[in-house]
Amino acid sequence: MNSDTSLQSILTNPAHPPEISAKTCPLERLGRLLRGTWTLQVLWVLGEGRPLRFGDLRTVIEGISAKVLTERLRFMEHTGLIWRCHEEGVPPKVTYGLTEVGTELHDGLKRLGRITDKLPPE
Amino acid sequence: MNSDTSLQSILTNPAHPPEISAKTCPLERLGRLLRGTWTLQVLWVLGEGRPLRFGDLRTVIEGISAKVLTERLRFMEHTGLIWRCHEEGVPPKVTYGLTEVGTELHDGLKRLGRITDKLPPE
DNA sequence: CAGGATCCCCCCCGATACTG
DNA sequence: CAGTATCGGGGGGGATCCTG
Repeated sequence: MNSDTSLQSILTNPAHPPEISAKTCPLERLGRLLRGTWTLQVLWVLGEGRPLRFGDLRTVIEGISAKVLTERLRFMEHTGLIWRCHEEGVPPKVTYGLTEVGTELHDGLKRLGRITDKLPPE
Repeated sequence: MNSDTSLQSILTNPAHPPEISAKTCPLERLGRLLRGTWTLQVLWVLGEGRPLRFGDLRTVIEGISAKVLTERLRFMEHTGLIWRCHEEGVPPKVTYGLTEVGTELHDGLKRLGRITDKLPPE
């Protein structure tokens, strides 16, 4: 326990050139991965439940439009968070689910989400 | 290991009404908390380093404008992720740092950020 | 059923200029 | 130094209509 690490010392100590850089920030990619209003909710419902069809996702994620859902699904498939299973036939049947990485991300974020419980209500 | 949990079984089993809901999705608030292009980078530099002054943040987070930085800082202060320390005087001196919750979030996200290493390069 | 196409809007952000 | 004010652009999103 060094008193030099105290808040007052840190704030008043002039010898603190900021050596850290945001250039190698690993959170930047994570941010782009999760960009979009609905991405986290897609990750959530697929992670909590099971693989779902397009229509089910529309139902479960209340308020999302078909266009945006398609966009998000395409993007998340592209980045490797989800897979897409297309069964030919009439009517068509398309199912989406989390990849291994997607599942990891869901689990991690779920744990992280509990942190917000410590914050005052909005 | 039950074969009923296999992918084929899940996908072809019709008895799967989606009972999960996105209504209680705890990731929604997390998403709003981290919304904005620069929020994660602010969290990153403050979490990796030490409390920084406004000008230092502008320098370290390359490319951010004063306006957006101010917006993000105000918002993150409002949500309780960072604190703001204003020292009167000429020139003025304003320092920002992570709160306890902000630090927790940074640490969690940092661990989570490593998951993206498993994804193919963009 | 699972989308594609189109139009519009709003919010986030960038740039510039100015101030206590 | 640490912001504020203002203008303008772009992309994500909503609503509606259409299709394989």
